[in-house]
Amino acid sequence: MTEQTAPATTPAPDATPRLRVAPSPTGDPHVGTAYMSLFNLAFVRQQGGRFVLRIEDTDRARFREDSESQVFDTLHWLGLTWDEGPDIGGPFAPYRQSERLDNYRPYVDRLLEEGKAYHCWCTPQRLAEMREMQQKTKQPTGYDRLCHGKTREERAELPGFSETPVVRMLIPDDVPLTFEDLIRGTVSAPRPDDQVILKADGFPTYHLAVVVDDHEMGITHVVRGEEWISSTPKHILLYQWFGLEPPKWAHMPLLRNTDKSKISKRKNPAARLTWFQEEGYLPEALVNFLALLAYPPVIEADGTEREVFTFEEFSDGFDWKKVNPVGPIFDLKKLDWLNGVYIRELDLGDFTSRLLPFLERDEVLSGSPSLGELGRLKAVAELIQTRIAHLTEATALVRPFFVADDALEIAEDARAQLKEDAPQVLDAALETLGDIDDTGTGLLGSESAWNAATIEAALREAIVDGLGIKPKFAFGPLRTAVSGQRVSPPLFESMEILGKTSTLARLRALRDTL
RNA sequence: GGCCCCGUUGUGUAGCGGCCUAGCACGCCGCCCUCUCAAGGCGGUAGCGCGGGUUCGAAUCCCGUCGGGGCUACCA
Repeated sequence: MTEQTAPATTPAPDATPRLRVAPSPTGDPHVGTAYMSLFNLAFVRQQGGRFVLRIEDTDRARFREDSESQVFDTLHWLGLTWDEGPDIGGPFAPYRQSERLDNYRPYVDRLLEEGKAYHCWCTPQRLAEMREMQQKTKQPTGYDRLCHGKTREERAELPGFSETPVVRMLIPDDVPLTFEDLIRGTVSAPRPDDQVILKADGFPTYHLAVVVDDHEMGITHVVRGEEWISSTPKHILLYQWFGLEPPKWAHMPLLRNTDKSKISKRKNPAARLTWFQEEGYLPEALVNFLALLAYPPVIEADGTEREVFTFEEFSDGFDWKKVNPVGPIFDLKKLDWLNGVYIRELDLGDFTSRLLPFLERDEVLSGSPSLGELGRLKAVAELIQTRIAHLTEATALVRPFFVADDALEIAEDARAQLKEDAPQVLDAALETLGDIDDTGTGLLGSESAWNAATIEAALREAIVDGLGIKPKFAFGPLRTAVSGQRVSPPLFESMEILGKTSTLARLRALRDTL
């Protein structure tokens, strides 16, 4: 980097849009980061622009070591990928602010020289007291400019002096307070305070860093949360001071907790991006859901609305004007439904393999299941695909198929459901199923008589017709015996998958406890 | 406190002066299907915060009011 600030460049009107998302690595990646990335990316892909990931790690106090890689992982998981970033580099590297420290100094020095910024030696304590006093006397809060115009020596005479100064902007009286927003039109913002732009530790604050980096990285559109509206005049002023053309602004509404406050990890587990992975959500469902927040569904040619759509469809019709400035409440109900929709749309093989990590986590299967286990799993998966809304729900449904017959636990509520005719029912089932030949004539016994249709026919004849018990009650004890649960995948198919030996063993086992 | 943003059913949205006795989706409720649970089919519930204007006519425009939110840091 050269010692002079970059020249004032006005991007050509048709310049390729360059957008960025700039999370700070201060903990678990935030759902808001994904939300912003999605809208950034929708516009970028539509316009044929570039999407940049920049890590804003200027807050050393809240910095978390593993946070950055989690940002990479979660955004990759969602398919919200960037064209330039700290992990893949790019023409404007580095993409971590902590590695760009030298870039900011010349800008600060220039403002200092031109009298647009000044040193401030006030201690945090003095600042806090000043603020408290202003609050008490109901004055607008803001720095009182005690240090402005003073030399270090002059200031040192006064109380609340700190050895290491910060640098503050000297906000002029005529600072522009309105700007054009892609989503909101003309927006006015509060008059800024004499904002600190360089901290005592030598790091720039967000306000300086974001302007310098956005400029140096050629960012054309700044898309960020609504909470930044009040800071925008400072940023515009900085652009002006540096003789630069400001980018276009788009302030997105804030995602909310149920109580309407800004979504927070404290009040809402869903504020953590990793939570969605843990809970068994599909990334495509989350992306679709996010695209529906503060944004209308896709409109078909015939005018009807469609809420299930791909990123490409979202991107194709994307328009900032369609963003609703009202902050939507982050309500998981629709996401749960969408997740089910996407689960059902998966082809069986894909669905099965997405189940694997959860089944391993819950110790239903080992990390390296055998071919036989995978085959059985696929058969079970087909039965449960319409029955779960979260991948995590598979565990309870699948487990009975992978435990030894003598290790199957009968759930309390399932046992409690058994009526006094249960022994009779079990005996009849044992007898009639025992007569079915399970010798396979086809590949892997695929043409055996032991199949769902035959099993069902036999059981209906023996129990429903034979004993005169209604189907609903006839099959309850069998379900309990085979799965140990009140709720299970379809019974006859389950028996087929389990095989004759296991099925009879389980029926026998329950019968023996009655 | 000050400044700023926002206000359509429980939630997400459509609506941009007459097509609105306000549409759609999720949720919720009921019915059908049914070996449990789902899925699926059918039907139902519920809303323009309030008050003034403007206008022949307002969910749509204006003002006020109330309500919610954000910012007000050497955090982003």
